[in-house]
Parts: sequence; structure tokens; C-alpha cells
Amino acid sequence: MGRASQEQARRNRERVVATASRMFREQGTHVSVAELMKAAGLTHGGFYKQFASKEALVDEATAHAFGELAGRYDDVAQRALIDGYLSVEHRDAPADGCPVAGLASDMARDDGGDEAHRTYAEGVADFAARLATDGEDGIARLCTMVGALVLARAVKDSPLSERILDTARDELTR
Amino acid sequence: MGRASQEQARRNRERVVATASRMFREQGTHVSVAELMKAAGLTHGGFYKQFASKEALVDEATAHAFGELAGRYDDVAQRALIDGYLSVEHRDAPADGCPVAGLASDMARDDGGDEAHRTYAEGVADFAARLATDGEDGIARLCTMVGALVLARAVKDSPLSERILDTARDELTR
DNA sequence: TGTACATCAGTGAACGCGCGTTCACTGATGTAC
DNA sequence: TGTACATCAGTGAACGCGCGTTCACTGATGTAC
Repeated sequence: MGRASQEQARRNRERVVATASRMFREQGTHVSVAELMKAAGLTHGGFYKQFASKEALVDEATAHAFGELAGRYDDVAQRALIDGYLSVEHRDAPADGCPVAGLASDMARDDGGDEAHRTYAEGVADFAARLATDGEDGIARLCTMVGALVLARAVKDSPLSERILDTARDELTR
Repeated sequence: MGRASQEQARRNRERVVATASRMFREQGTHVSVAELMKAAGLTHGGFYKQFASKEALVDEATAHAFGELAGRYDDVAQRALIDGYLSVEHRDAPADGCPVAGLASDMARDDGGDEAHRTYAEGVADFAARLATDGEDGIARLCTMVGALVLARAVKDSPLSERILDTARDELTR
């Protein structure tokens, strides 16, 4: 194989971070380094040429997931945001979905370093701010939305799942 | 050591299930059999004398966690229930806390067998029913409560954590 | 009630496997002249 | 611009360790007489 160019190495590294950011949201941060590297099209041995540790990747992948979102919904009406968030499509695509919901349990169980936790907490605050209206700070609506998505995913094989999404949507767009 | 009496064996088995139900809520179903058995005061080799597989234990422990709750809050006013649910004490004691919140990510990531998933979905429906009021089915309130608890745990080292609990409590007891 | 023996709950070591991490090696890339 | 050589991204095998599970063994318990 031989040495990869600096440009290629940069792209490979970026691909690992992006892959991790998707797989961590979908399956949790316990996804193995080998599995992650394979999904990114590389062998696992090279991982430590690019990252100090798996924890460092969790930190970077968390930042990547939130970074992807930054400004992405600035021009979307709050109603459309809520409808998309509480859709079956979002429920079934956690890898491309909200990192607040996708990474919540990993953060609660203390995976990742301080940096991931700071990034996550900032992300929560930013999302609440995005949901704020005249008199409210958006935190209550955030709780309802994240709770609905998390519960809908937890019972996704039951008809209750769609009912949860529908009810929360109605409640928030009333 | 020699053979344990039937009565002792029954108690040991029960203790393993109870321990699992606490540790799974706290740390997730990835807690190892060895760790679990040690916490229950046994060696891990004996596990398969009592359980067919780890998945079978996840099923039983899930039922145990929900069973513990059954009827426990029948005589508690809804206001007191909400206050307790959204307290710092509940946030910091997931092992003794709500299995809907504690096991949500494990269910979403498909740990445990069909039985655990059925038990869990039933538990969600029951909890919603407990939160129902005159005109509402309780699902929206359930989403807000579970979302608030999950988020408060995910950012528990940030001052945002208490703010989430307080805001959700205000919203629900308004 | 007492004795002889089969049962089986629990122990502790082992199984194959996957984990995070390390390392000798490779050869194309990047650099010094 | 061309050549010689150092660099280092990526490979693939290995490290010690913990995973879920199996198994030979133990000896007190339970049972048959």
C-alpha cells in the first residue's frame, strides 16, 4: 500500500470522524474501533496514527455531529422543524439524526471525555434556544421532543411508537 | 461449598435478578455476567444453572424492574409523582429509578429479547395511563417527563441539568 | 428415626472471540540538494 | 528539473484483557428404603 498523501490522509481521517459520528448516534459509543475503521474503508491498525485514543474520537465525533447541525435549520420554520423531528423518518434514521437524542445515554453513562460532555451540553442549550418562543426558553419543548423521539425508538415495534410521535407533535403545534 | 438448599438457591436467583434490574437501569444491559454475579455475591460460573442466557436475564430483569413499580404509586397524587420524578434524587439514582428512562437506549438498540421489549412497551403504556387526566391520555406528559430526566442525566455536570428538571416540573404542574 | 446414595447449586478454570492498543513492516510521498 | 533518501499513512499480526458460555468437580441437600 505505501504511504498515503497528506491530502488523502486528511480525507481518510475526516471520513473516520464522520463515520463514527453516525455509528455512535445509531449504536452508541461502544461500537468498536475495528468496526468503525472497517466501515470507513480502512484497517483498524492505522487508527492510532490519527487519534490518541478511542475516547479522543468520541470527543471529535460528538463535535462533528453537533457541528453538522449548526445553522442547518436557521431558515426552517419552527413548525417544520417539529414535524421533521417527530417524524417516522427521523425515528428510523438515528445515524443522520439528532445527537442530543442519539448520544443521551452514552453521555449519562459517562462515555467520552470532558470535551464530548461540554459539546453535548452546549448542543442541548443551543437546541433549546432554537425552540424558544416569546415567553418561553424552549427547554420544556425540548424535553417533550427528545422524550418523544427516545420513547418512539425504544418501542419502535409497537403501534404505540407512532402514537407517541403523533401525540407529541399535536401537543407542540397546538 | 457443596450444594445449596432449594430455598437458598431460590433466594440467590432472586437476588441476581434484582441486582441485574438495578445495574441494567444504571449502566445499561452491557454490564457483564461476571460483574453482575459478583455484585450478587456469587461466582459467575453458576449463572447458567439459573438462566438460559444473558438475554433471558435481561428479559427477567426488565419484568422485575417494572413489576417493582406496579401499584406502587396508586395512592400518590399526580403532583407528588411529578415532583419526585423530576427531582435531583431521581436523576442521581437511576438504579432505583424509572425503567422507562433507564432502559430506553437499550431497548432502542435492541438489547434483550422480545419479552423484554413487550414488557417495556407495556410499561410505557401503563405509565402514560397513570399520567392521564380528564381530556388527555398522558402521552405528552410522559414524553416531557422522560425527556427531562434523560436530558438531566446526560448533562448532570452542568447547571443546565437542574434547570431542565425545574422547567419541566413547572410546565407540568402549571 | 437412621443410613446409603443420587442430585445438583455453586465453584473455578477454561473455551473461542472481540475489545483497545502496540508494533514491525511497506513503499509511495515529500524533501533536500 | 532530477536524484537520493527520510518520512510516515496504512497494513496486518500480535499484546493482555474481559466477554458470554461450558464443564469437571465439590459436597451439602434431598430422597428412598
